[in-house]
Amino acid sequence: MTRRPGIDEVAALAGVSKSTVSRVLNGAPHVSTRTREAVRRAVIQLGYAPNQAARSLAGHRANAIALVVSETTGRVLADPFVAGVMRGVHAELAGRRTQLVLMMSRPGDVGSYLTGGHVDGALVISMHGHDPLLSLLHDNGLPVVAGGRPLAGGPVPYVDSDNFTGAVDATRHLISLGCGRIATIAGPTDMAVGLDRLSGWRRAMSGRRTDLVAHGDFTAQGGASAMTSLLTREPELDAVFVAADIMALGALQVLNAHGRRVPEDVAVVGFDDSVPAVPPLTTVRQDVERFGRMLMWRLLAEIEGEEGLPPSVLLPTSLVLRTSA
Amino acid sequence: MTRRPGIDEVAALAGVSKSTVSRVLNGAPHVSTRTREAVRRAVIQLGYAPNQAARSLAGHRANAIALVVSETTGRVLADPFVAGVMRGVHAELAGRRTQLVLMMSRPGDVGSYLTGGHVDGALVISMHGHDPLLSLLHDNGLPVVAGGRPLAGGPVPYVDSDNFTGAVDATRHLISLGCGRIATIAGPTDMAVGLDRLSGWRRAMSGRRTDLVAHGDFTAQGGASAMTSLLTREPELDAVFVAADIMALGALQVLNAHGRRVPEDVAVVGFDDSVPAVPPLTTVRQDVERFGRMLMWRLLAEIEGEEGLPPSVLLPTSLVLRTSA
DNA sequence: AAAACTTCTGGGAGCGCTCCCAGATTCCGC
DNA sequence: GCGGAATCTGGGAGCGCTCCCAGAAGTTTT
Repeated sequence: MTRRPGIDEVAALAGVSKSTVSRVLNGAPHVSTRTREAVRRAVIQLGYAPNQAARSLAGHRANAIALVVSETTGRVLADPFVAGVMRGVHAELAGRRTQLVLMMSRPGDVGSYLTGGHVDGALVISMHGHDPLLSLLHDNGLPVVAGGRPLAGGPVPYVDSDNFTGAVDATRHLISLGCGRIATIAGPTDMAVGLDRLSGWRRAMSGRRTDLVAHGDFTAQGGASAMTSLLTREPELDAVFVAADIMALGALQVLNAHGRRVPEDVAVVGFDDSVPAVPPLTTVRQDVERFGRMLMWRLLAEIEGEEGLPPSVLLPTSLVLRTSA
Repeated sequence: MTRRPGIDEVAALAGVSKSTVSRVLNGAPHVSTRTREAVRRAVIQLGYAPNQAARSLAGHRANAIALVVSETTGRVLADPFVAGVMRGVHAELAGRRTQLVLMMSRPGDVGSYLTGGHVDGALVISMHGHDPLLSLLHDNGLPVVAGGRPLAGGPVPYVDSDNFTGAVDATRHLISLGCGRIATIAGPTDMAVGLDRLSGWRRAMSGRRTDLVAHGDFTAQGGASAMTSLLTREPELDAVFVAADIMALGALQVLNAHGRRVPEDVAVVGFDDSVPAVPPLTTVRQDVERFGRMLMWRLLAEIEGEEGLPPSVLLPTSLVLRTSA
């Protein structure tokens, strides 16, 4: 294996200076077509690939973007949501010479790395509670976009699904089905996504009984416990809006164990459209890949310093009717 | 926001040369304790963080490792297996100054990037068929470890779960239950994991009827189709070993639709221990996080040029008894 | 007590690019 | 034609580190 060629070799072969090669490589203006072509040929002939480290060093740019997933959320990576977002993020990056660096934040240790100039921007997803990471990064001048509305508010732009409206739609569907005792299994109260979906349910339920609320932690296990508690409090309930498909799975299991038929005895609507279930789950779909693309697009715009961008973006959701409700 | 401090500032503050600071930073020998401490203090006081680009450039090291997921597998990222592996990989990297760069390979475009010297090594997971990427990287002298046995064989070391033995255990369990007509929903034939689990089933079934095989593509959808086909071919089947939990979900759905009770009429065993199901699935568990840690450990050893390493590692699996069989 | 090491430290030459500056060439309009 | 602008190109100074080399200080050997 011979040494990889450098920019000077390309320059020599093309019969130009390395400045010119650099211009061609970076698509700078003021290069004649003849020269440009000569350089292109030389690049291909030598199989030249620019050295990222040198580019970063000389160009004061890292050519890398961090995708931060908070590790306290542990299994969150297994979440189809996160996976889909990753795909979208990656797709939006295609064609750029930018690397995606994956980080799992143990609170504290990530901040200094990120503000240390190793990345040009950061995408922070699945935040819990009032994680100070966002403001830390923002205050250090690093372009940041949050995936999901930050509970703490603040100046950081974010992209989120319209959880509120999705929940309203789901609940209204349950109402239109003629259900009278509609419960909800809500998400944790320290995440905006949990809160927003609960608010949507409350909104749609206005004028009705809204005490049938149980909280789960976005796991099947949590959904099961919540369902059990709900069933104890109100054995006659005939519908439940579950704030996440994965929790719906647990709920379905409990409903089944208690001899309730779905949807005959109890109608169930989930959220996410992320898991296959028996019976097929009526749910609120969010386009996670689009979510990811939008996130990345927004961050790139932020990095390039575009003006007049909307502070945040809400992506629409849609109700998918299947057999559980 | 003031400029980040450089190594010279640290050196000045500590009253030593930047060579010495570099030594301390890299844990090189021949530095007196006094000096070392002085440098440490200066680093903390200035909040100094070394510039990765400069280190890479000067040190002929990228300080980055690529995690390559083949994109043709599309939704593979959503796979709890991949997610778990990522967590493990990340955990093993903790404490090192090495970045994890996530790449999704569209066949072809990743190779040149990786061999271009941007990373010190690569982890390639969820390969399909005879993807030439592995040998391409290996031939270029890049340290590589595969997650999952490469179907094509070859000299690349790999880490895998003992899929064969896991399948044998699962099938034997079905036999010990007294089941007489045992089918299997196998994975795709272009992935070693699919093949190995099928071989395990065949091995355990030796002396019995082994024609009840249907293939799925590791999706719930695929599992459902396979189950339907199986039921058509042998309505009397009383057990099925499904090569992936996610396919078992689809199978369960079909079984349910056809009025078969699980486990009374048909016993079901899955593989992965990755999804919650109704009824709770008896399955073969693999410790995915350990898988990831092992992968990374192996790659780091490879990069450091350790000798006498086993070419590959097989991780044990265990049967988890729940109610589906 | 001198020689021969060993341990510690500083100096400085790059690593392979980008980007600023200045010079050369071409293109206009009057 | 000629001045001035626009277009094109090369030279070279860094970017912030690592690592080699050589010298200073301290230790052991003969």
